[in-house]
Amino acid sequence: MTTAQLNTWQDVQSEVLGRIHSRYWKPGDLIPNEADLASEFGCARATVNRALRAVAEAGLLDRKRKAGTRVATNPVRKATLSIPIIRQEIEESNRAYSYGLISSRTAIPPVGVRAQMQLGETTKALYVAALHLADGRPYVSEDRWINIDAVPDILSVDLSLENANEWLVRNAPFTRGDISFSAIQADAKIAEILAARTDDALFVIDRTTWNGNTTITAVRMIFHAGYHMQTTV
Amino acid sequence: MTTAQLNTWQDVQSEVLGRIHSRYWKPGDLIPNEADLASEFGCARATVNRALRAVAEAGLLDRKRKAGTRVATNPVRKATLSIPIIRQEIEESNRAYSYGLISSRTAIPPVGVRAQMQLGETTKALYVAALHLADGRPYVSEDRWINIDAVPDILSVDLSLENANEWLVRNAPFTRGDISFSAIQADAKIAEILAARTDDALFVIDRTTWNGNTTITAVRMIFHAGYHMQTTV
DNA sequence: ACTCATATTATGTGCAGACATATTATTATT
DNA sequence: AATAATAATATGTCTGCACATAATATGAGT
Repeated sequence: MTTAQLNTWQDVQSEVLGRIHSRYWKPGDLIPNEADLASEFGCARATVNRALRAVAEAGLLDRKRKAGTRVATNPVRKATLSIPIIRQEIEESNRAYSYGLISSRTAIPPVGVRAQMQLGETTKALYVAALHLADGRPYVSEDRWINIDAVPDILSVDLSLENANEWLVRNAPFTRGDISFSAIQADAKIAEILAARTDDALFVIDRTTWNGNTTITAVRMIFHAGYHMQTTV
Repeated sequence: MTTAQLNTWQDVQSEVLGRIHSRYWKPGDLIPNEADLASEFGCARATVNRALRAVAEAGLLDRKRKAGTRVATNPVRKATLSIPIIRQEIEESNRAYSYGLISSRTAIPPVGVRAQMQLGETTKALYVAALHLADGRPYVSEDRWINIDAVPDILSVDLSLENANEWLVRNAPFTRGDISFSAIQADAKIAEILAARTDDALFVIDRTTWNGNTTITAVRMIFHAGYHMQTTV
């Protein structure tokens, strides 16, 4: 098989995707090596490598030194999900953002949160419960624990005025995070906060962030009934 | 500021991340250009470019030709989410996978599905309802519509033996997809299928895939109560 | 036949130089 | 002062060459 000259890595990527989608290269097949493809496409090997890397990052190719490159047999397609800043998400849909602090105190976190945040049994953290609103209507409830040792300055922030997440984004950069998506049934308390009915199904994001080995914050965000989070592959 | 010589793009990436996290470069700041950083780090400009591209892909830098590279002011952190093959997900947790066809017929899809799949008003599609089980227990219910025009061969597949998703992965590669995550409240029917209680909150993934402009399939996957989907940033 | 050592190989990357491209800054003109 | 044209600039990429590295294949020895 020979092809017209491909001049850019995007051209190579398109050709490679075409061969995968047409099943010219079947799942599990070893594809020609970079040098041979470069020869066939009339471009540099580095250009082929650049293109194949992108296709592999999308999950469609498995690459190994010496072994070569195979079409993935069970492609685990990867979607890129943006972790939004709530204000941004609301404003991008042309709604007015507002915020309300429900409560804030220092306390010893419950066992599960402590384990997740890897804090000691007697270590106090800052608990912040807040509500984000879109056009004055409840959008997402936020239950957050912040590790005071990691971010002592948070204690001098007026959290009735400023939302904790935005302050943290500006002042406590994280290097890694765990995220979990799930569904819960609204109890009476959350139903009241979100203006939902008891037992409504609510979409939940649980997130914990670290700076190196130091936990910054663990947050549970419970979205209003009917919320969808969308992305593309 | 001058730094020890950095020999690899990963070293450059680490140094750059360090400067961002330490706020040496603040959100909104224009960072030194590639050539200057290359000079400072004692490496090639291409090496700096490679590293900065990775950091930008993670959402922490905004890059523009001529304008230069800025630290993102509201970093929209990007998580990579693997769209799993259910069998794989179950087996990777050391459970036995099994599958049951609930029903299958050709029919005109409901209005919402038709719109999502961009099918004509009289176009019939293949409807497949199925259940995936882990260790004999309901794991995820799948309601699927398949565009017969895109994949006519599906009509000759025995879907009581073979799960539609796996057949499609092998035989109908997709080039793009839309995915949506949400929560629903179990009605009596789904509660029975998933051995849940009526009104339980259930995590849902809705997905539509296309090959070019041709819709392949639209599927609603409703997970067992308590399901979490996890990833990392 | 099995095990170990060595050679080979395909991907991963660094480098220098050049060119491409989108964008901003500067200069010329009115 | 405003506008248009031109120049400069920083990112984006291609190339050829070389080296690095993980992994597989081959050959030698028992």
